[in-house]
Amino acid sequence: MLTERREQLLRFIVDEYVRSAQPVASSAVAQRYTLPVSSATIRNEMARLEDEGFIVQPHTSAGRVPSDKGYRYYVEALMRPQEPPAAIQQTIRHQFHQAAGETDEWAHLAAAVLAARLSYVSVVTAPHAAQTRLRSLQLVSVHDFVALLVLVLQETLVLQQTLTLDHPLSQDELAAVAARLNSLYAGRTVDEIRAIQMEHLSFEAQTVHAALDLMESEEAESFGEAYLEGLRDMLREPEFAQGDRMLVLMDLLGHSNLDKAIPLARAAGDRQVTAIIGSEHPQDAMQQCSVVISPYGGPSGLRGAISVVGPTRMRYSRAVSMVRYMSTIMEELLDAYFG
Amino acid sequence: MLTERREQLLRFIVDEYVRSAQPVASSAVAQRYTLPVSSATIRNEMARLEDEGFIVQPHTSAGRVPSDKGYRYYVEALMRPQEPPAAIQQTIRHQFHQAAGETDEWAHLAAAVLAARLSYVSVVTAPHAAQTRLRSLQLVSVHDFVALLVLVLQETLVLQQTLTLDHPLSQDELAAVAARLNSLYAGRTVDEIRAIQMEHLSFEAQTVHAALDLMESEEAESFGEAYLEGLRDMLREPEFAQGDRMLVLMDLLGHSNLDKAIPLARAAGDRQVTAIIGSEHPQDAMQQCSVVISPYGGPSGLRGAISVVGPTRMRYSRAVSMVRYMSTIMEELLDAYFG
DNA sequence: GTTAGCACTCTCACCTTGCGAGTGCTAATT
DNA sequence: AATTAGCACTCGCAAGGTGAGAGTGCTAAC
Repeated sequence: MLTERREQLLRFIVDEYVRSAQPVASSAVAQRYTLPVSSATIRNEMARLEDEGFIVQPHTSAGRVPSDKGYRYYVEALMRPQEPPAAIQQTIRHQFHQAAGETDEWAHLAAAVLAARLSYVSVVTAPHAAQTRLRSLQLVSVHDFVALLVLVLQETLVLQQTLTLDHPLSQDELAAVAARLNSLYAGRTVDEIRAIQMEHLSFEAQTVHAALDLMESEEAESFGEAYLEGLRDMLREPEFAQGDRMLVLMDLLGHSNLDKAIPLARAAGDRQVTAIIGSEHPQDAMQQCSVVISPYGGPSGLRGAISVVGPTRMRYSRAVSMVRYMSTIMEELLDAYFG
Repeated sequence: MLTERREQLLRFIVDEYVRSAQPVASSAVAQRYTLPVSSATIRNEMARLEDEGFIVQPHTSAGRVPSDKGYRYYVEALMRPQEPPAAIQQTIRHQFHQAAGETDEWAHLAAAVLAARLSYVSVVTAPHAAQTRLRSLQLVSVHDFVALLVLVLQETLVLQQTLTLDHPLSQDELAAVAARLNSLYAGRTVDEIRAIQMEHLSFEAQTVHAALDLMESEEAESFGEAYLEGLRDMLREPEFAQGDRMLVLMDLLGHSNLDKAIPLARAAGDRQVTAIIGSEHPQDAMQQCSVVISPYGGPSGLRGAISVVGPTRMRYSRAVSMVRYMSTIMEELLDAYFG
């Protein structure tokens, strides 16, 4: 809908504002602009862009700043996200290679890499299956009246809990119980385990009960553990220089509120990178921020989300390409290990 | 060394400044002071306290603020930390009771409780044994070429790692290997395992190798995982209102620098609550902050540290009593479970 | 040793002012 | 019809000025 020239102008304003964090003046454009036009012409075009809501003036004698609508247009039509440079891809792959064995570190690492590359806050949820299966169960004697229950769930998720015993049990006795329960329940879901009605000794019953509780509390989570990185770096952005700005943000990103701030669960729907820009976000406190988010998925219903939170004045191109790339990395890893 | 009255005065100044975050004026003291003396007398006494370095004036026409030396005197001689009120103790005990089974959540919970009660940053390291023993080892088949190694170390610490196999092994075969290795190595330390020279099948060797690596990397940590809570609340203190103040602090408290900010390891020496006030801290960036720290210990060489970081204008009395109380709670828990 | 009284100092909030930045408009130009 | 030079206009911002208020230190009297 925009003329070619206005598109170029908008692109320049966004790029320049993202770079400098200063309102962009017509003269600044005229100087570095490819087309040989004067600042007056730019001003006319800018006035049109402002009429249509793509840019705004903080005050009368200031340059222009992209509006959320302007960023939206930029993201949809103007930017061309490219794959990260080969050298960076290689570095990242190397980092994941080093951590190959520790599956539950992948999400953490992904968050760290994203935060380091973009200097924004990154939030990555660990892969998580909605309906999980018991792989195996183990009982370890801690001392006479305390035993440790270790549960291995689908896709290497390990949970643990100590049990207090009514009467002492030796390691051998514990092992026998574990073996029996494994033969009954290994490979089954919570519902299936519950459906199998069995006579149990009192300690067996206690163990099964604890195991079911653990599995259910795990399933109740709508997504896996979330790893948040890069807060410190992002707070360097001028947007957050004032004390209270970041307080609000930190409140929102606090673990208990994470899902309010970022639609991690919702993202599971559409299978691609999505940007939520400023006022498009339902949460008031997030209207100064943009979120770039992508789901990722692996075999057997494993799902997670990768996201970046930054100021609306975000390097969308880099953010989108990095999030997309990390999401493919995670899918590759999941496929390779559990495919 | 101070006269009775100057001590009382110093105590009042500290209490009042901690409460209001405003320099304390002589008239303010005169009004609420128990002794019937005029503000002029207070001024004279204040001048003496300032001469001796216990308080300072931010500028000529301002009240007085405690110096680090003043806080130090307050902590050593003036305050009388009391046990937390019975109601609060009960609440806390209840919270720990709820989490009784999850041993590795204790430190996390302790950090959360401390942060909530004090509104400062709390850092608690999980109990950690210098020389750890293998309790048991388990192998779980993930799919044909991937197995999960689960290690249970001394005192319910669970580690895991996936192994990539050269050739497919069934769950039964894996279990057989695990059983054999358990019979050989259960209950032994890294050194002892290494001393037992054995002929191993290639996969057995791989497993032992991975297990030793995991155990050693665990032992290499000079303290257990650190849980940090309460940053958001503390950033509300006026000391950190300016943007850059908190940036420095966040840098220091970032996971990689935690040990620079807080002498977690050193604390293991003296077995009591210690305060490090402002400039007493070796790290420049921490000279606006105070640290209250206490080690705690359990059976079989388990050690950890509980600490609180706040502004020098800290409620030392409450901080010391809470840290002390949490430390006894942790020791009780460790004793009850592993004693 | 204590206190009333007072002059003194310093900060802070408020206002004013001038400057610079950047625009919008108009009229001339291509 | 599009572009441009020119200019008046608006606005934010930093610098400087000012008065009030807070709080002290000192002195002299009690």
